[in-house]
Order: sequence, then C-alpha cells, then structure tokens
Amino acid sequence: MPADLSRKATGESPDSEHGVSGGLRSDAQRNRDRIIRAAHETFTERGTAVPISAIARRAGVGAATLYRRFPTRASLVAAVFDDQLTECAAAFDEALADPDPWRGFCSFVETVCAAQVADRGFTNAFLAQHEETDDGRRQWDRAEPDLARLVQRAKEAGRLRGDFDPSDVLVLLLANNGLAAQPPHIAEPASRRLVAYFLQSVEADRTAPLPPTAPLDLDEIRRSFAGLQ
Amino acid sequence: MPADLSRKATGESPDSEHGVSGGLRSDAQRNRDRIIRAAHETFTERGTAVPISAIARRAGVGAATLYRRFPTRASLVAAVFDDQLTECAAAFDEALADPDPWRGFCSFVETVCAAQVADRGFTNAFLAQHEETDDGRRQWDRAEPDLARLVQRAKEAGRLRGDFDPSDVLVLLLANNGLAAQPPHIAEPASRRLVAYFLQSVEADRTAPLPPTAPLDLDEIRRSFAGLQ
DNA sequence: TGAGAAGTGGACGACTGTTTCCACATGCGA
DNA sequence: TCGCATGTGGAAACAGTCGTCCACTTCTCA
Repeated sequence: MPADLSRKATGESPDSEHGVSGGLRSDAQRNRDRIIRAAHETFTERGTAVPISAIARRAGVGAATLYRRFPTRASLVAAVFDDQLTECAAAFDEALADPDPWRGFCSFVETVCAAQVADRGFTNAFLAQHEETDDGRRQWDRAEPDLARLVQRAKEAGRLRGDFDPSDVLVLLLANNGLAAQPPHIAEPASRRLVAYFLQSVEADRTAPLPPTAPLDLDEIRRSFAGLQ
Repeated sequence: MPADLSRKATGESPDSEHGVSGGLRSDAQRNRDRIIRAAHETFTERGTAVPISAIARRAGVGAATLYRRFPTRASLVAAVFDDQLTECAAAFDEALADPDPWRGFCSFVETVCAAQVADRGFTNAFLAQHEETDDGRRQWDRAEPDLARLVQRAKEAGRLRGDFDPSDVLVLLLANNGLAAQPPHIAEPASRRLVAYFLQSVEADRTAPLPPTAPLDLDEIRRSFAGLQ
C-alpha cells in the first residue's frame, strides 16, 4: 500500500474534446468539490449508509448531479476518503522506513486504527478501494508483502512474538471497526485502550501460547471485508 | 445479570379471560414458536436488520400475525435470543462461583464473546434487553456490580492487572462485535485470537502502563450501545 | 355442537430511498 | 457575442419495507 493511491474510480469521465481543464467544466468541478465536502461531513457523522439524497441536499445539488459524477456509492466513498487513504499509505511507508522495526510496527497500527475511528466509513473506503477495481486489487497485492515485511522485521528485531501472524493486524482492524461505529467520545478512548492492550500482548516476551487456531488466510479476510457496513 | 432473565418484553398479552393455557390459544402458541424459530435462523444468517416480512414468510405466517405477537423488532429480537441471554447470564453466575477468580474471569469473557460470534444479532438482543424496558434497566443495574466484583476478585487474586477497568470488558465486547459481523469461518477463529491476545495482555505480570486514558464511564458505554447495527 | 372470542393473512396506503429522464441553463472556444 | 457540448435539478417511475385494516377461519368452552 505505497503512498500513491490517487483519484481513481471516482466516476470521472476520461476527458472531453472541448479542452476543459481537468476534463471537467469549471462549474462541474466546483460542484464535485462541494459534493465531496458534503459527503465527507455526512459520512463522518452518520456512516456510509446515509441516503445519497441527503448528501445531495447538503451539497446544494440535485441527486442526478451526484449520480452522474459518482455512479455508485462505493465510488463516492472512495473519492471522499482519498485523503485518508493517502495518509494511511504514507503511514505504511513510514513504518517500513523507521530504523526501529518495533516502533514502526506500533506506529503503523496506531495510525491506521486512529484513522479508522476518526472517520466513520474510513474502513469502507479502504475496502472499496481494495475490492472493486482492478487497480485496487493491484494495490492490495502490493500491500500484502509490505505487511508481511513489517511483521517480519519486527520479529527479527526480537520485539514481536514469533507466533504473530500478519492476519492478526487485520483481525485488529476488524475489531477496531466495531469500536468505530460508536460515537467519537466513546470510540476514541476505547480504541486507544484496545490498541494498547493489543500491542502489549504481541510483544515478544509474552510466552503463553495462543489457542490452536491456524492463522487466518489473509486473502480470505480480504474477500470477507467487502460489504462491511 | 443473574440467570433469571425470562420471557419479558415479548409482546405477550397479559392473559385472557377465556382461560386458554399460557394465555395464548394453542394455534397461536404454535405460530409464535414457528416465528421465533424462523427469526432465529434468519437473524443468525443475515443479522437483525432483515425485513420482518422475510421472517414471516419463512415462518409461514402473515406479517400481521408477526406484528401482533411482536409489535417491535426489538421485542422479537429479545424473544429470539432469550436462550442465549439465559446462557450468558448463567456464565456470569458460574464465573462468580468459580473458586479460581482468574479462571472465572477468563471463562466469562470467552463464553460471552463466543456467544456474540455464534449468533449474529446476539449483541443487539443483549442491548435491547438492557436498554428498552424498565425491566432491562434493572437487570443492568444488577449486572454492573456483578461485573465489578468479577474484576475485583481477579485483581485481588493477583492475576488481573491493577489498572484494568471493568469498562475494558465492554470495550472488548464492542470490538468483538466488529468481528461478529463477518461470516463464521472468519469470525470464529478471529474472535478466539482476539480474546486470547486480550486475556494475555490483561494478566497481572504485564507492567507497561496503559496510555493515559481515563477509564470509560460504564454507564456512558451502556447508553451508547443502543442502535448498534 | 354451536356461539363467540381469539387468531389469521392478504391487501393496501404511507413512507423512504434509488435511479432515470428531459427541458432548461451555463461555461467554453471561436 | 454566438453555437453548442456539457452540465443541471425537478419530477417521476421504480423498488422495498413498514404497519394496519378487515373479512374470514379456527379454537375453546359450555
């Protein structure tokens, strides 16, 4: 998940023969921005299941305009959380660049979980990005070895327990997503506490064995991600 | 949460002047059972947001019949998960009765989390029970000190870390609920793994301090519980 | 067995949200 | 300024769920 996720799958038309800058007429571009801002506010407040028409009303445009720009809910969600996604990708890169593998691992987990809680629907965006488009699929294929490397580095540094599996990170993300559904004044401290417990229990000097569960198949979880909220 | 939760808030009429056994005519009782069975199957498969009419169809009754017996979705959910709730309450009693406080604590956490995962919608039932009715509120008022006692006992036995807060149990339940939304072949192992990590990190010999988050207010979380899925 | 209370389900109206259509407006390049 | 491709939003068709009404059926008790 390198830091180059960018405006894809947003329903943007390829380009016009008319030479309009950015492929969109200036007023259309203005409307697009207003839609994204309104959608971001609404998603954050009420989750991504909110009616499209509510977003259109808030943006001061007709529903048809919104549908023309973003044919599916997923495409809107993806566009809205593009920034967060980029930020999240950056966190991945930073984590791998950190000279202290354990610190890198921890800060990655903390950053992603915090993003998940700060923006309801972030997870859906994350997933829509990874599930729907070929492009997204490719991103996942790059992210998976990165995740494995992050885990491996921390293990080799002797700070992450040997029986930790990369899929455990996704387990935490799913669990944390359960907290993200709560109002922020609950979700934020709860998430910090969950993450703290989690990180402490995956440190290397904890010797008690985990239950005899074969680690989950990463790809299986990825597929199951779709259709969360 | 003692083990005497029973068929309350199910929309059952008080009793008839006609002297029908159980307050319900035999055919009506039969239909009620079929509704509950159908609802249980449907909830488990598709969550509690499923349309009422789908349940009625599956039960082979009209929607009106279902509405007469269970005026609100919550009342149906509560009736459906009555068994699990009882089981869960029993787990509480058992935990407190266990001569080994730590083992009692662990088995309580494991049992409730397993129930949560085994039946999608169990959590909603749990909450509907505690939020909607006066009766439910009273149950919570009894459960809260029980929970505190369970935690206190484990601490005093020297097995549970001193900075553990009873609300942390609810944090885990919320998080685990995020896993419960997944299909069973994901949710079950993921939950076992999450719970195992959690229990290991709350054992007493872990000395690293938690982040400076004031423990959450239990009652606050309880209120926020309502309206989960 | 028959009177009547209790129970039933098909059908319907209200409501909410999605998606398309189309007459009209607007920005752009010439 | 003009022509027109691009863009717009109101309106309406469509889809799904909720919850109620009521004519009809079934059960219970005397």
